[in-house]
Amino acid sequence: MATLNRPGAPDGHVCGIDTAMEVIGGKWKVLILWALHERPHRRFGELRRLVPGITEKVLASHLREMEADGIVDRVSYDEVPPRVEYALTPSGIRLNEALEPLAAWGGERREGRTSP
Amino acid sequence: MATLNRPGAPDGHVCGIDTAMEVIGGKWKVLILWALHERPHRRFGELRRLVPGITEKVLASHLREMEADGIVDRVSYDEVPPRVEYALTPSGIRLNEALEPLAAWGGERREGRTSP
DNA sequence: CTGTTCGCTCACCTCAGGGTAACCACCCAC
DNA sequence: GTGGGTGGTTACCCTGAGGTGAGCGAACAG
Repeated sequence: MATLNRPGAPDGHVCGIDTAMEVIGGKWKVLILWALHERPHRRFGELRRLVPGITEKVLASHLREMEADGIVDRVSYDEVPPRVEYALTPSGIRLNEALEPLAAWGGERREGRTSP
Repeated sequence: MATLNRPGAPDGHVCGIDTAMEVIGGKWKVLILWALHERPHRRFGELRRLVPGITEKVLASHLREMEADGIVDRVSYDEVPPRVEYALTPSGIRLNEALEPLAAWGGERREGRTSP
């Protein structure tokens, strides 16, 4: 594994990690993922409130990209006022689990370098 | 853990994961990390050859940022022609390990969605 | 005397990802 | 009738990460 020096890879990717980085590359995507991990079936406005600072346009576009990437499910109930719920797919759940060691690393580092 | 809805966090971060994302956010950083993981003590030109497509300017600035973040060590030997070697710090090594599940996820997904 | 290696630095430019703001259709409460 | 809440879309703007190309300073090969 970890065969970095592989320019001949058909998709231009060099190892699994940049495939993953492409999926979570959006500025707010990991936070959306996290919010959906804490509780599935979040609504749009709920996510907007949970991810402080994100705009509606960006939240909508990120959700669409994540849906296209197969990591979130979008369910639209034909009611009024409109109701839409977002949830993680199995792939999204696994992605989130794969993100946990990274979160732990980041958490450690925020507590200061006093405990390596 | 995973207390996403915490706008009062002093550094503006919301959970460990965006701290980590900030560190590996550069376009090529995970690839550099991977190259240094395969073998420590890589030289500048070696890294440039290992990470296909990166320019010298960007490689230099990424390395400096990673050095400032405490995940790579830079050792400059005062010779001529100049020789500089880069290696992972302990923190960088742990970061790389934390990245492995993510790489596995990306690897899986590239092989097609035939095995969920 | 020219070219190459090495590890950068500097000035400049491009472009896409994200920010801003307005608007839509629909219904309810006031 | 007007204000609020639902989940968006559209148009435009703007910043900063990244790309381009040149040069540098010493030594050594040819």
